[in-house]
Amino acid sequence: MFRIDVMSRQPVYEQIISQVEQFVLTGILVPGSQIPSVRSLSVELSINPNTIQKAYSELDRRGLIYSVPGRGCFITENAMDILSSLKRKQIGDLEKLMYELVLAGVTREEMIKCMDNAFMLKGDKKND
Amino acid sequence: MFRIDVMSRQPVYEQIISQVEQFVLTGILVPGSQIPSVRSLSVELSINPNTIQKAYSELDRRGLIYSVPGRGCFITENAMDILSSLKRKQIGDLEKLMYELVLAGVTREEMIKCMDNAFMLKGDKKND
DNA sequence: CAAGTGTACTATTCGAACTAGTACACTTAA
DNA sequence: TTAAGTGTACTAGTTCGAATAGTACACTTG
Repeated sequence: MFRIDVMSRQPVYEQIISQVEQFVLTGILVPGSQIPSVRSLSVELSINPNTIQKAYSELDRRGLIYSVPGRGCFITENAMDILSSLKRKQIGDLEKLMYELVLAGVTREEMIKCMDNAFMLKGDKKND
Repeated sequence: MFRIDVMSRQPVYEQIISQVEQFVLTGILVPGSQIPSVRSLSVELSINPNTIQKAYSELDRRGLIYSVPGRGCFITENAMDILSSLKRKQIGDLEKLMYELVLAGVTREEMIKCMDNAFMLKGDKKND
């Protein structure tokens, strides 16, 4: 389920957070879904349990999961809504990246193509 | 000329590299332009000379600047070309970011608006 | 010659990320 | 009840990259 790159500049615990978020956004994890236990995931990924816990604590703090001592961790009801509003704030990043690519000579057509691909990946109609 | 954020996760030397690259892409620095000396920039930014040198060494390695001992550092002839081809490889990043924003509910129209802004910033015509 | 330039090198500090180990309270199922 | 599995909390230590500190050398310009 999870894929971790220990060589990445992005800390492992942030990679875990990102992937849980991605699973929620793509519908793989829905409200009530149980995510792997701290210990089992630490074994599966060969990573220290504390690192997993750090990720889970942060996900809890953000309201994306809730923990039940003795049972496990589960996706909250409004995880999707929280993520959607957070992600929207990255529109500024999009514009910045686009600007840099424009300077490098990337054309409008190429960007449109990217956009079409992005919408295709979601399996969306042309009219969103 | 340079603006450094010591609190940023991005290392200072990488920030300097990025900004030189940006100056080249925007035409502020052209082939033959002299960039600040290691020592003067270290004073201006209140940063250790070694950090500046690390950035300059990397820029040299990438073929964006050339160093003349005793004289200074200058932008190479093909700096722009090198950067353009490098930047083009970030189109994959663009698509990834777009995909994430699509999942978050950002519409095609919003992305088009971003794109228009990016082209506007460069002062470009609609037909690139 | 003096001042300014790039370059090279070693040693050190610093902080984030991560590891290691232990302990406690809770829930579930045999 | 008991054992196994769960989350949680805590301290200590390690590791590594980034950055600092300081020195030294060779070069160019005026």
